[in-house]
Amino acid sequence: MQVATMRKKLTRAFYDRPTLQVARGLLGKYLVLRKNGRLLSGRIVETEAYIGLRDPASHAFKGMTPRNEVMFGESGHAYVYLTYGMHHCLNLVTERKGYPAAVLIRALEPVDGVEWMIERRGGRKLTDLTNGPAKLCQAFGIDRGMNGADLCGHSIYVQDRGGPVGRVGRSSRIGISEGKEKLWRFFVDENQFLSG
DNA sequence: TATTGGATCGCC
DNA sequence: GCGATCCAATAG
Repeated sequence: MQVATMRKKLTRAFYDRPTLQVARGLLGKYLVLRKNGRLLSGRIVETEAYIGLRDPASHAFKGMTPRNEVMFGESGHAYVYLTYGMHHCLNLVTERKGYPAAVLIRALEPVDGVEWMIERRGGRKLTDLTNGPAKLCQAFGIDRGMNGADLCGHSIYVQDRGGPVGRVGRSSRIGISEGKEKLWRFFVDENQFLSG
């Protein structure tokens, strides 16, 4: 087998680590979704970490609720929620069971199934398909039905396809009111598919 | 039971 | 800059 064509699915051990390492490590990996006989994928170029009970920007701040309970569960599961009454966001749960933490997927480079993404996104151009957490969920058709899905299963997972990541940048997280001093957003510098 | 505001997006 | 649109979280 050639190295260039290796496609290795990330195991639970990848997610069961400190969240900042996972958020950084996901850059350059490929989010894959198999649904209705279709294969959709995108290269992850922007992530954010939400860590523990003391992070005021996290849904888990102040404890477990029906919405955020997946964040408290086993690592390597999808946490999907609805925000602003109309948009879905995808997170990948990290760290040990009982400790609430996850990585928000904020932007992707479309790779497989681009035609279906364009269809779901109302005919928008390539660079406006998956450059935002809710946009990529719309492009992939991700909704709350996938909340809790096991990333070690066959319908949604992350692959390592090799290749260089590029230079990594860090910043404070976007769209939050508290916790801005933490540089918990990671992105592939100069990438044209980053969110606004 | 009522109120408030949000890890966003797209149009004005 | 602002409205959409719904529901989780909180207060009463």
